[in-house]
Amino acid sequence: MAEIYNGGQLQNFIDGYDVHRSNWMRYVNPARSPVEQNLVACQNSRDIYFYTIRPVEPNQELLVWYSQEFAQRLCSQQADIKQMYSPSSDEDQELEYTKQHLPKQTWLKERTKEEVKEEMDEDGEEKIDVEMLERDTPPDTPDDQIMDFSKKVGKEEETSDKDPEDRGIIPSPQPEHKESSLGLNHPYLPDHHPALPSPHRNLPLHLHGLYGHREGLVSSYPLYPQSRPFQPPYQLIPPYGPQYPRLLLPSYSPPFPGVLPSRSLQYSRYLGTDGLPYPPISQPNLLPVSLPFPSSPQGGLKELTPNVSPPRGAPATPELSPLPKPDSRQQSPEQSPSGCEEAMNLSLAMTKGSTAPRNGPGHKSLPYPLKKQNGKIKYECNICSKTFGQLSNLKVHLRVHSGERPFQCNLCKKSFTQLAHLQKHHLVHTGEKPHECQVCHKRFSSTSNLKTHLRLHSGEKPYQCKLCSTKFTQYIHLKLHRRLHSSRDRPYHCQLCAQFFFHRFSLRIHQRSCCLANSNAPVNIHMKEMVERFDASQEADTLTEAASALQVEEAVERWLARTLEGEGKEDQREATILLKALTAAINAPSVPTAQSAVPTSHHSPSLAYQERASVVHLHKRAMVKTEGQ
DNA sequence: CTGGGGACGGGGCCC
DNA sequence: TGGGCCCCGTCCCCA
Repeated sequence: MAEIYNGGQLQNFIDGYDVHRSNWMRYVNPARSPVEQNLVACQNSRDIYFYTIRPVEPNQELLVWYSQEFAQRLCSQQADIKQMYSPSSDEDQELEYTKQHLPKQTWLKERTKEEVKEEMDEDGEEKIDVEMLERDTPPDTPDDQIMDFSKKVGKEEETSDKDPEDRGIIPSPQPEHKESSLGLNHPYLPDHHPALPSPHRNLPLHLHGLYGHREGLVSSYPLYPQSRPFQPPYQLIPPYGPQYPRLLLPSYSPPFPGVLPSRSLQYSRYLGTDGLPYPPISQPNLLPVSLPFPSSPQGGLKELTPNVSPPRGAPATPELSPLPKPDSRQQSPEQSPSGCEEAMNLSLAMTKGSTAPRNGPGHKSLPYPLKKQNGKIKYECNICSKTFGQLSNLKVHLRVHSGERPFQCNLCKKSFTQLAHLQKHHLVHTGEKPHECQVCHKRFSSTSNLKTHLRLHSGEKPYQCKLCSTKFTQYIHLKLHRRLHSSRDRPYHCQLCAQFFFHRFSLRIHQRSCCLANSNAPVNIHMKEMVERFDASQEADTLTEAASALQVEEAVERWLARTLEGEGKEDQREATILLKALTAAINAPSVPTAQSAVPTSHHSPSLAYQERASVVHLHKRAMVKTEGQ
């Protein structure tokens, strides 16, 4: 925006806020150095012109440099500003130089809440006011001194009622204007705002970000080369001056309690409670649970469109959408060890190592990362990294984290995350049981329960205790059963792997067969399980502790035969291999080795072991679910 | 302790 | 994109 003064009095300003009524010149930014400059600005009456001084390539930023002379003439308050914001340490020359003539380094009057409220009410939508620039001593005739242009395609400002030569101007990055021919751009003032007395504006100018994010103009930010990190156009104004914090959003509370953003969002570029555009968020972890994905058409997962206010409590922007946990699983795609072929997590990628605008206002990001797996797009949950083949599935899933339960039972007020769950729940009240067992004609409310019931008829018991081979039709029964096998009943303890056994010979087999070096190898893990299962088997129970190696071998043989009864040839073959391994372990001589730690149990004498008796290759396991499977 | 049923959560997939 | 349906899994209760 730009303000035009007349005799020290603000006459009007040019507002590039409305994207529909402004052209590309709203994207003109101040250059950081003369070298960067590709535009120059000039003024004619109340019109502002930008003039290209070099070819502007696609995706190249429009940058204008304000000369020192101009700045000096414009900024009669420069000394005051400098004094106010003088850094404590020595500045480099460029910074010092720039600071002296950025004409925008004037004061913004801070708007009161009332002003903001009025503005919101005016058109029913949040709107950032044009920040007024205040200058007490504007230059007299800037147009003939700022830029030495011979051509002026001026258009008399319709609101002009004073001698144009008596007006000063402070250009700024986003003036409204019309394009004109001849490479000159003719701004116009379609939106004449009356000169507003602005007694409270005392904040440093930080307009660019405010405007940018509202219109999504920063969607071009990803095009910025990494070598040129964005810097606030008015960076020389210390962003944390005494007034600045009043522009800050209160620290944003993530939508989900306990989930904190893993990256630092540049909320400083959003106006906060006092200044819009987002509703105040009071304290972390205090967001309404039923949000942030309200059922409104402007749901939280939708990208924020210009001038659309997010519903209260909803993520204001995609940046505020579900945020990743700050745990190790949340890594940027390039860090991810998950092995996904590609990661297209725009939001994460853009924020990594970048500065403000990439995750700041207007940064156009997806509320979810995209991955490509096996040629298919996967939608990944930002919180738990679960991936989904369809976005709708992810959206439903996100309710798990948000706590949103939009479907409520009218009768008992219970709420559910999915309509189908509510519909199923309704059967509780109606007593309806639509699923009938074809065998006994018993009826069930859910297919799951019918399926569980059908196991009674089929005899299927897919859940087996790996210790005693007891099978169950339901997993919960196995879990309850497992408590029986507590370590307190198993007195024989392997000191190498802390495994307990009922029987001393089981410990012996264990130590000679699988609890050796590389005991974490799959084959050894499987062998360990087999020994553990045998230890808990009835065949082992029949043996006395003084059983001979032959007796143990026979018991193992019986147990294996029973365990693998009915299994296929492959399993029988495995059983043979396993039996060989076990019997070899049983019959192995007890010769201590040099590296032996002489594992002992506190009930049994020292047992020595040597090299593994044999190698077994077990690539297939019994077709029975056990714990841990 | 086991066994059976009831209720519900979560995700995949089709339309 | 969202609804509907289905399936799997889990937990609780009770006999």
